[in-house]
Amino acid sequence: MIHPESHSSSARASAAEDSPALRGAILDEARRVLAQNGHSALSMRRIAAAVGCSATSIYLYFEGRDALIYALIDEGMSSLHDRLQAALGESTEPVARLRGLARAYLEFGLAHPHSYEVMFTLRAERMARYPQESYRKARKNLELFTDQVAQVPGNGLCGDRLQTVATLVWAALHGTVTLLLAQRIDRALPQTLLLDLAIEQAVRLALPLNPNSPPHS
Amino acid sequence: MIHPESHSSSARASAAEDSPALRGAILDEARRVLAQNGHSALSMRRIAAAVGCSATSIYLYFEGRDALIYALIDEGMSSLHDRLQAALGESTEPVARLRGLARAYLEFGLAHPHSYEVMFTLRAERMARYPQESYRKARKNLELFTDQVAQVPGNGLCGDRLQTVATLVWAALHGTVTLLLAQRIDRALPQTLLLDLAIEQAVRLALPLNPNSPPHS
DNA sequence: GGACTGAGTTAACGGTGTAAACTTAACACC
DNA sequence: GGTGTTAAGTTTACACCGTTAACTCAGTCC
Repeated sequence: MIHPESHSSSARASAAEDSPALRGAILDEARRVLAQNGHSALSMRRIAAAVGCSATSIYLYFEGRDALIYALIDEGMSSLHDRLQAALGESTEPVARLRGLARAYLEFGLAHPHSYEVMFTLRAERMARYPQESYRKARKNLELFTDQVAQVPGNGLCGDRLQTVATLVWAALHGTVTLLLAQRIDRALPQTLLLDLAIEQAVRLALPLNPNSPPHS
Repeated sequence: MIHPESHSSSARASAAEDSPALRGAILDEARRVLAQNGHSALSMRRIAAAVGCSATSIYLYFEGRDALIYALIDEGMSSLHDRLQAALGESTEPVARLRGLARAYLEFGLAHPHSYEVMFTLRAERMARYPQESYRKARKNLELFTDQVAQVPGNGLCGDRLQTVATLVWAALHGTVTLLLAQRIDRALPQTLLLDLAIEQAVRLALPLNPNSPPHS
């Protein structure tokens, strides 16, 4: 159905670097199904039927269903990274930049629910074989937060404590996204108040502590 | 294999209120498999084999696999509620109680990863038929947070804003739990620092705002 | 004795991921 | 031209899955 290199440019020697068109078509369809119906609707046979090949042909380009999903996760991570970096460009003041980062993160999650789910909520067992190289790509997104938290003046964060606070800023946003996506949050609450406050509270985690520190009972 | 009412107490008239032993055995096995291998390992045939009945017999007591999972979610919600309420009993000072609540929540999530996953991260589509009555039970856990946030002196929270802040306290904890469970957090970070700081930061969200409010650029 | 009921069964349908063996076309080399 | 090799797909098959429909069979009631 789909010929690699279509019809022209036939006699090229190395066919290793430019992966065949079928691989691209599979990835396209997989991306489409994931975005539209979620990862549970991602079936080899369904993709194959849409693309016009047999189900097992997919195994020529991906080790299995999981590997296909990993490829989509990678795409999502890159896409998120682009989005976050774009948000950073919109301001220069540290706290405002962190705020922008937080808003962009929330908006990404809400805009791509199925993709976000696959990127961040797949259980560890399935991630066991997630390629190491991809892990590094995923971690780059956290680094954007770490960098911004580090630049907030007066919080005096560095080392493990900086890493931890940055992780918690991320976790707060992640929690908000996932609870919203899973529809576990009362719909009566005004959405804009929730989002605005979520951002403000996430930023607050990176600010210097209040002088009246909490009593250690 | 398993006879309802076993052998004695045979001639009782109403057999409606005490559900047969098989139902209990199914639930026991389902709970065991969920806790041990996660909800993806929960298969009708597997449960049936372990319990000693045919797979279709499960349909006599549960509408389907989802209904079985809903029953487990219900159990989990009750169990969490007990745990949280026990934590509340350990202190009287508002901030300390909120801290205890947060710690208990984190510990519950980390102690019952598979159960927690099913309780809070199942996508909305599958929850469409989640019984309304169960929703209310689930919401009671959030109310424990709302009540404690309301009692923190000086934060001046009420109405929608109180609800939202309580939700965000919950979301921050939820995000920390899910990222830990999904193993998305750098293992090099000291776990106790992470948990202690997560609790402190969650509590902080309910405290009065800093006098030097963030600049609105 | 006969109808009815509840609890359980077997058989079957359509779906899943994936492994193994097979086909087919293109190309290189003698 | 004939031969071997390789890549790209295919068909077939296996072992699962949730669920439905139809059936069995023991016990109870009249």
